Amino acid sequence: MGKPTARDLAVAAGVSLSTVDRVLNNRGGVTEDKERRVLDCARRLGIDRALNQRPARTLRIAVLLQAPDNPFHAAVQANFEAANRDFPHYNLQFRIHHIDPARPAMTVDLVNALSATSDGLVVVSPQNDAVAAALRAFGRGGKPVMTFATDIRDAGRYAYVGPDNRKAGRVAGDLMGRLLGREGGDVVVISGMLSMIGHEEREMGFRAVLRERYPRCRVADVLESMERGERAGDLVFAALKSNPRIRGIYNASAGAQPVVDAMKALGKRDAVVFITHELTEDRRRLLREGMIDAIIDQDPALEVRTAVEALAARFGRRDGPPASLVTPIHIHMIENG
Amino acid sequence: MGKPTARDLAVAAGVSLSTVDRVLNNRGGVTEDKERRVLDCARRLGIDRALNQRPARTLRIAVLLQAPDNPFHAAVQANFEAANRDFPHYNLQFRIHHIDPARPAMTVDLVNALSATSDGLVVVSPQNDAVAAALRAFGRGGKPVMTFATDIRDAGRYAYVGPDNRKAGRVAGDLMGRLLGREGGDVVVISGMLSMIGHEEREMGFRAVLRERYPRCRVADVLESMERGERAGDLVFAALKSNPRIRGIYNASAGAQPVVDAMKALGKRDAVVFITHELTEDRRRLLREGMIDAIIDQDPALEVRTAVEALAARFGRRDGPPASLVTPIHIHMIENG
DNA sequence: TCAATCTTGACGAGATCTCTTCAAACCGGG
DNA sequence: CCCGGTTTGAAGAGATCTCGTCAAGATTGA
Repeated sequence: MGKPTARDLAVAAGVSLSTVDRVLNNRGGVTEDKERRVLDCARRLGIDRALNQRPARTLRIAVLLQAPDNPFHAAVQANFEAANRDFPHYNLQFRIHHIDPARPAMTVDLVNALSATSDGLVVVSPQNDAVAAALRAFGRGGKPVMTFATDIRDAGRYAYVGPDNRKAGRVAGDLMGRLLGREGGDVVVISGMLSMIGHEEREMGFRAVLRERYPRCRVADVLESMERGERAGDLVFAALKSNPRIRGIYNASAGAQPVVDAMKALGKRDAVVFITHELTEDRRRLLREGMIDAIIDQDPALEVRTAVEALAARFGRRDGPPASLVTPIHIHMIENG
Repeated sequence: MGKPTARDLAVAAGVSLSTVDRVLNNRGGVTEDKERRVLDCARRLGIDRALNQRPARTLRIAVLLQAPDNPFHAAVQANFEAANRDFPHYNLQFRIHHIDPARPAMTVDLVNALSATSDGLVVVSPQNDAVAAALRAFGRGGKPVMTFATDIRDAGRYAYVGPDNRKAGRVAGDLMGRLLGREGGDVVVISGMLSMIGHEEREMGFRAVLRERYPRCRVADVLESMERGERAGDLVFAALKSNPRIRGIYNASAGAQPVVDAMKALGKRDAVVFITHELTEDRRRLLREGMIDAIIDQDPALEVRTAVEALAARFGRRDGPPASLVTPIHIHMIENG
């Protein structure tokens, strides 16, 4: 038997030759379900033209995250913007919207406004009941809501894409325990905003490991930097000054340089173990210079790619879902920075 | 202007319509350079059929490595075998040949025999002058020789794909220094075969870091397991028994379970830091059980993929070379095993 | 050198695709 | 129910592709 022809495809999909032609040549005027049926059959029949076929309809995905003063959010934003170019075959259009995590009411308004113009949502936001309710409402029509990097409870989300933050915290905790060694010591935890589920989970994981395996280490304080690097530095400065027994700092959030500066100002850089997250360029430099002892990294590029693939799968523009929606955690130290 | 037609392509590539047709329909009877020219022009003209085009000629790549009793080599072998299925668009055929690292003469004979039937070579082998000469001869006709996981000097290789082994050793050394803490202590290094350049480099990197930054740590012994796990266990047993000051073991080679058994037999599991390579299933289990303190991993799947892409690029079956031929190094500890 | 084989181009018949036109069916809103 | 717009299918003309056949070089090996 020869290779499958357009006529075979028409029969298989139960449509006319004309419709097949319209779909295969992206000529429009075909309802979505019929188009999908034709493309599905084409893939099954092994008609390669269908593989690179760019779906006619552009799906608009709104991405909600805070302004990119935080380098992690900057990387996420850049990668989502790049995704508009990098995945032409999915024909998804990502539009960035900045939200202020401290103003949930504005986020709610934005979500409500977007439900008219967006086919899906990617959200990085702290836990908040009103926001969760707005997301549930958005998803009511069958549109996917994806939480990203930090989960949101009761949002009726389609999926969470990002690291297992509890595990990330446990990795940090274990490293802290091991690097502090036999003597142990007091540890200060700086969290971004504990209302970010991801940050809360990191902190819980961190504490859990110390409790389970490193009884000589004690979490002396858990402080919130409100995602402001300067504030993180100030908190560390104050903590180190008031409590000389502090031997470890775990900063799960913004502000690497300010923390290093605080340690240096008190002449304690070498006496304290400093562990943080996100391998950005400036942190990589600090790591190589020995100013940071370990960085727990989630790969934003991979996370965005995973999110894109998962959304494409959700919209039937990809065969199956990605292997895993939980993205890996990497340890970086001075020699593999 | 309309979309480019086969006639345009014929003009652009400077061949007849017939030849274009033969290439586009994989009908054979076209020389390689003409085929490449047609496909290149097709890509440039944006003729999508050419993208998924499987090249007509199957290129035979011989993969030379030792028998898969070592789990790393087993993983490499499995991944190369899988590559025969996973990269149909490159149409490369990988054939595995087992060599005995202790019998270079046999390797030489094999390389000479393969030069008649293979279009390229991937080699995992210890350094040896006769082998290097044979590889140089193989490459004389323009066929690529790729060293993999461990480099070979003076082999006239086209590329080395694998981790930066010196860096891998430095990562291990830094971890050892940090985990041993202030007190430091004696460390035993078990290498597979020091004639494997990669193993030599690991050992050098490991020692260099201890020398530079951890003066309290001393490399008491460098032993060769000859890639036999049992022997690694015996060496560790003997070393621990004869030198009670040993507080660290760095095994850059086969034998995780035997080493753990040796430590346990002497009641020293908790008194000694054990660092090794390769996150295989059984090592992952040992890591989770706390029997191994850290594993430095190179991802064999990624390495093989990189090798395949690099070869495809070399044969003009891919746009550019992969971003990096140096594959990353990952640290795994109990919480991110 | 000669014969066999391979490569390339030309040609043409039929298959297949592309695109336009037209009409019937469908659908939502007055 | 009617109206305007959209979706679907049918048909046909021409463009384009597919594939077999043939012949003229080119290459190779004896």
